[in-house]
Amino acid sequence: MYVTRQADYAVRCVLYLARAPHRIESVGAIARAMHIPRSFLAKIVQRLVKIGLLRSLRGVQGGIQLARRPRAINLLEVIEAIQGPSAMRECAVNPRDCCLSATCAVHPIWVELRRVAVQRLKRENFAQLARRRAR
Amino acid sequence: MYVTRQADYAVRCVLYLARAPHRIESVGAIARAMHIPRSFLAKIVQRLVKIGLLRSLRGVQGGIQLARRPRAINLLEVIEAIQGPSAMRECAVNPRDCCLSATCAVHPIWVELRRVAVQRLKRENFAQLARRRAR
DNA sequence: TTAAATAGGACTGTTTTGCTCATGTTTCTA
DNA sequence: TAGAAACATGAGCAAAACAGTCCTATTTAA
Repeated sequence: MYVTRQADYAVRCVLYLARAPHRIESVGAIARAMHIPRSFLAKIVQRLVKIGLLRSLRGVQGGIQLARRPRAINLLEVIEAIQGPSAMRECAVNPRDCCLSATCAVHPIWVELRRVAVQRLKRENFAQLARRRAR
Repeated sequence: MYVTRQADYAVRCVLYLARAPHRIESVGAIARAMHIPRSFLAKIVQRLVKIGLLRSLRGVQGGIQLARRPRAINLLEVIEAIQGPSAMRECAVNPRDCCLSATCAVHPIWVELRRVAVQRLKRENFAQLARRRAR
């Protein structure tokens, strides 16, 4: 369950939007606020739009906004929208990729840890996150 | 907490040895049995020897063996021996690497998930693993 | 002496990651 | 209706990580 920087950027972006849902924000403003390279974020946003997590509005005064209420979006789906399903070891997602997994004593542990992480990330929604303040 | 293939190889190797502790096995034999490229495993073994997890004996009839009892070796230390400490996001290990981590709402989640994984991997020792049979 | 083993270092090819750029399209507004 | 401010799309690129090989020691049992 490695999270790429790209997915982290996506999370930050959604988090930013979740703090002012319904508001339309420009990618540039979000990039500045969240310390993300602007044109890179633009690419990331494209994917989030395409899968229907964000809505975009073109033209002057355009920008992006959440397509759903923050509490209806969880951490896992944002991460997987960018990097697909992942695990500590590929075999935990796709056992066929590993010639040993059927007889491997370690395999069940990868599966278990993935399950725990997935559960936790699914439980965390962006309404919670938006409320949460840093320590 | 991504686990590289290299670390996985290390785990398989230690697991193999844990099934016949005290026995001296050649790297070649282990490589064959565990489907690991031989010369690659040789490099991996070097590191495990250097940090004192394995003992090696040179010369004809030489090979490697565990330096401790299987139940005194846990999964985490083998993995970290190869790839160092890891997490879903670097900031969970080293908060200074991230300019946001102090105020980031997501950061505590990375930390929490890392703690869970580390705990679990530490709890699993190679005596358990060696006994364990595939589903 | 020789063969079988580890030790060590240099090196290489591939993939992933992180990111930029150029160009096009849409739409508000003056 | 022109122009500026947005997003959309695809190509491309550099650096790092990853996976692995190879060659040359060195050691040691037989």
